[in-house]
Amino acid sequence: MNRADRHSPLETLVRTLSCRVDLDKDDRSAILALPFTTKTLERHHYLVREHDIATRSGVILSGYAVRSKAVASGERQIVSIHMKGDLIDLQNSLLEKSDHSVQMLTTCEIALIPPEEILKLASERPMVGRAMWLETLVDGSVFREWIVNVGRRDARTRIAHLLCEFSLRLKVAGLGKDSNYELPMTQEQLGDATGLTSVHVNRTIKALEREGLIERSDPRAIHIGDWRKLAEVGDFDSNYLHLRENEPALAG
Amino acid sequence: MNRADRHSPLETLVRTLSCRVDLDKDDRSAILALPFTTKTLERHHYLVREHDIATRSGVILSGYAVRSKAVASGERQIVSIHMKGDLIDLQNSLLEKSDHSVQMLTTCEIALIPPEEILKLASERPMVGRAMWLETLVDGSVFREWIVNVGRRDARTRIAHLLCEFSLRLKVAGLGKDSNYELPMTQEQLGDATGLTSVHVNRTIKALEREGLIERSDPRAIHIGDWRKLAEVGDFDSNYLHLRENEPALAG
DNA sequence: CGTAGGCTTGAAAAGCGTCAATAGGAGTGG
DNA sequence: CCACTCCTATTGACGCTTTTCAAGCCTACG
Repeated sequence: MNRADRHSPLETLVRTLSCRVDLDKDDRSAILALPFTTKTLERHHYLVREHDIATRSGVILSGYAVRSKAVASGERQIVSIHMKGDLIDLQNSLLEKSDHSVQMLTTCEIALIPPEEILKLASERPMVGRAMWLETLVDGSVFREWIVNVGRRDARTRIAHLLCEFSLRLKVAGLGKDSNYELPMTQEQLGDATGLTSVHVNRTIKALEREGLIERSDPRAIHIGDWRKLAEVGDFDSNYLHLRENEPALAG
Repeated sequence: MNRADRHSPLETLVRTLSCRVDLDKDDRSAILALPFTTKTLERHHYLVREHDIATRSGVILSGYAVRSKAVASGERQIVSIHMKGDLIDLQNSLLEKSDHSVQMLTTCEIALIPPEEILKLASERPMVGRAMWLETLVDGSVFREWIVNVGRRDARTRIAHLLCEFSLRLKVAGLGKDSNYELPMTQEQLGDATGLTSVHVNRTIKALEREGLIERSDPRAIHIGDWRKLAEVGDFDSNYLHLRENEPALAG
């Protein structure tokens, strides 16, 4: 257990929670005063598995992770992608039995916080509680968009949409430079996220590349040539991310 | 504006919120003391539309409703189905701009509550706030399962899964009798919920019927012959609904 | 170098969509 | 009570998107 200090890792959490509500100085101090432990998890490792009893909530300090669920046939579906600043596993730890797994895409540093401390904080400081509730609501909004993405869009649109979402969220998290980024997922994982096979993901990405919508110096390095055009192909409207005006604009 | 009384419509909300946390007498009174208006909305009517500024949250007192989003091609995707006791539009009204529409499947009675009163209650009575937060978390869990359903399951499994979910939720809401129920959706709406076309929904349902997994006296009247078998076909595990033990068991 | 994981590509099959036509039931107005 | 209309369910034929299976290739890493 560390104590909050000037450069606490929990500053990341403060940043995330301040995003949608105005937190006063005491609120911020209370967040920074949360007990936590920092843990590094390697690629492929799980923070929690489906059906387990989750005992820890966490904030991602660096790296990328996904939440996923398995189906009877053995395939899996990724239901969300997470990066720096995201609260993960609140869902599982507050609801007792995990309904999904949380797995690292890359090596991740995570600040683990006991769930009961989070509940306590939410009770004692209503604005912090509200911030976390809103964060959960936005989480839900992103899930809804994903249902739409896999339910009613063709492969080309799905992939373009995912690339747009990832790009914009990187920017909001302060990780993006221009429209270039390193996609931390294999094409099989992209398939798991879009409800496609890796083979079809490959063909679709190459098609997007041939159309000039994206460029790739290597398979994972995505460069978005014309953001607006890709957003149009991907039927992408950032509304569902519920970003505030003070956050980076969409155009870029 | 009515005042809370012995048989307030808001008892429905108390029932829902008591489901996952223990609320004391004062918590219950505070919920019943919320200002509200009761409104009847006809079939097909909207409580709120995508992109609108939502100003009212509601609890369904009777009837059925769906949340949906439209895609560029004009098709739509239903992202959840709601019934008595469900809180709808908290998402939209707390997040300012609506990211989805809420539409009635049947005539609905809804108790409308000003969102700011809900926020106030959540701040003043932390356990009520926690109950609503948990409700939002469960909402998210159901969305995750729907992503999996449309993303990684074939038509037969998807439909069987939806029929199981609906049946179980009816039972939990106190609306189900045995394994018979009236499905308040057209086959086109079922298609919108499962990411299929109405034509394929029709064929799939008829196939399920031929297999003896369900019986139908008329197109909407579903009778589940063998719950366990349908759940197996539908890859259905009720875990994601996060029901408490004191709620009706799955087998039936 | 040698192995493993990820990427790429081709050919064929399958599942689901599209188009189109028919039928039944509920409500409406004459 | 009948004619009419609209909405929903049903079914067939055909086509297309995506999957499946399979093979080869590249690159990182031990």
